[in-house]
Amino acid sequence: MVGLRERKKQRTRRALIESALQLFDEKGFEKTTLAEIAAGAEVSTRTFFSYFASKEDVVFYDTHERMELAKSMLARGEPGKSPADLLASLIDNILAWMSAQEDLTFEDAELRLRLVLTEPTLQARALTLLFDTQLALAQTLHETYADELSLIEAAAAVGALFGSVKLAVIANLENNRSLEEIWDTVRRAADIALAGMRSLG
Amino acid sequence: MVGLRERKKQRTRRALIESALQLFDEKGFEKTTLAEIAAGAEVSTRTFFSYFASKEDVVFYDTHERMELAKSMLARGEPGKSPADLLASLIDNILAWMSAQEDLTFEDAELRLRLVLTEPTLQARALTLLFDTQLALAQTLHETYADELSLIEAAAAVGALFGSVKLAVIANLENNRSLEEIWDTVRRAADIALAGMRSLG
DNA sequence: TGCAAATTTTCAACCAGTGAAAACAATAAG
DNA sequence: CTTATTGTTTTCACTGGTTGAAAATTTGCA
Repeated sequence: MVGLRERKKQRTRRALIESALQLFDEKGFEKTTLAEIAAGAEVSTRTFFSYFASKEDVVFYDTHERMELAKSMLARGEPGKSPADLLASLIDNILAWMSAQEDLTFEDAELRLRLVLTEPTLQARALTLLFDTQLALAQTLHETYADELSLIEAAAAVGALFGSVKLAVIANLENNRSLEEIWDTVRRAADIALAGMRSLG
Repeated sequence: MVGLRERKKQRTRRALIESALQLFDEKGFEKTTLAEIAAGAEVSTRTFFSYFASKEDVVFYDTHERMELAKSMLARGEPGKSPADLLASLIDNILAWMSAQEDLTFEDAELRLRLVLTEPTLQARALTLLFDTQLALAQTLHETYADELSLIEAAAAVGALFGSVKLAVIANLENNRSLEEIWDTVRRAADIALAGMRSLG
């Protein structure tokens, strides 16, 4: 499993990601061609598509991983915690990850945010990724609390939480805020959404 | 304003929409080419792009109109109504429109739903349209209740409401439900989201 | 009728994405 | 070390969405 083949593939993947992000940063997403990305990684254009399904997908190279983490957290659950509390701690965890910038360099995160806010195609991709993630999380939450939460209720909860946070953050992003201010916004938006669940049971 | 020119343009627009929807219905979105759509409307391929910015946009030909309606409802407000109540009646209004099928024929609505659930590109477009709509509605709501609701709170409220409804409906769509069942889901999801606002003030 | 403005067509080009066959590199077996 | 096998990359040819610009056509108006 750790043969030369695997290592080479990982290296090529990294090279493609780095080439792409650098070019996107320098010249913008639209103005960068796949040919240039591939050239930067020293592979043929065709090869790009055996690593990523589309030009947009390079930008979200680590999203699947992160989604799995979130899912496993909801799947594990925590004895004695209500669904609302579990979701609240999910938000806390996500904030902690982002502050800790574990694997992703901070520049990557900033670049990604800028690109997503700027380029319509990337915004669209981000929204569908987020949407799919929410569906998966709702399903997981429902399974974790099978007796208490119907699938619809779980979906409503997850949708309300993410919808609230997403829109509040974006609406508050015009002026360039500090990270702390953004975290505050996240928490306030999450509270508004979670209050609904708590007040209903 | 109602010269021959305008009328002709409206006719061409209609022709393009009908040609496109019919072809999408028959052969699917991906398998239909712009050349075919244009041929069906008896215009050149290039002309298509002076009516719609992309192949996807034909499917959402009336979305802007509907969004403006929703916005004006929030802008008008209703004396004595809390933001949560106003949003609740917005949902009721939307349900009423959809049941009444005012301008859009029912087949169009069904086709659109099928396409959006089926074709990834259309799903992406739908999500960004919905996202932009929400931002505009949040802004409007904030302006209507300038003293009570900060922009962030308005965004959180709108995001929670739409996020909840959207995800609950989709999560509940696997099996083919009746309209009444879907309306129920909408109302339940809306209640969960709005309870948060009400319990906070 | 004839000029000016708006609209459509034609034409050429760019780029993302796909399929298939050929070339190449890595692994395992003898 | 050579060879057969299998996985990966390259090359090539093609489709289709999208854009820009100039030419041709249509409409509005004097």
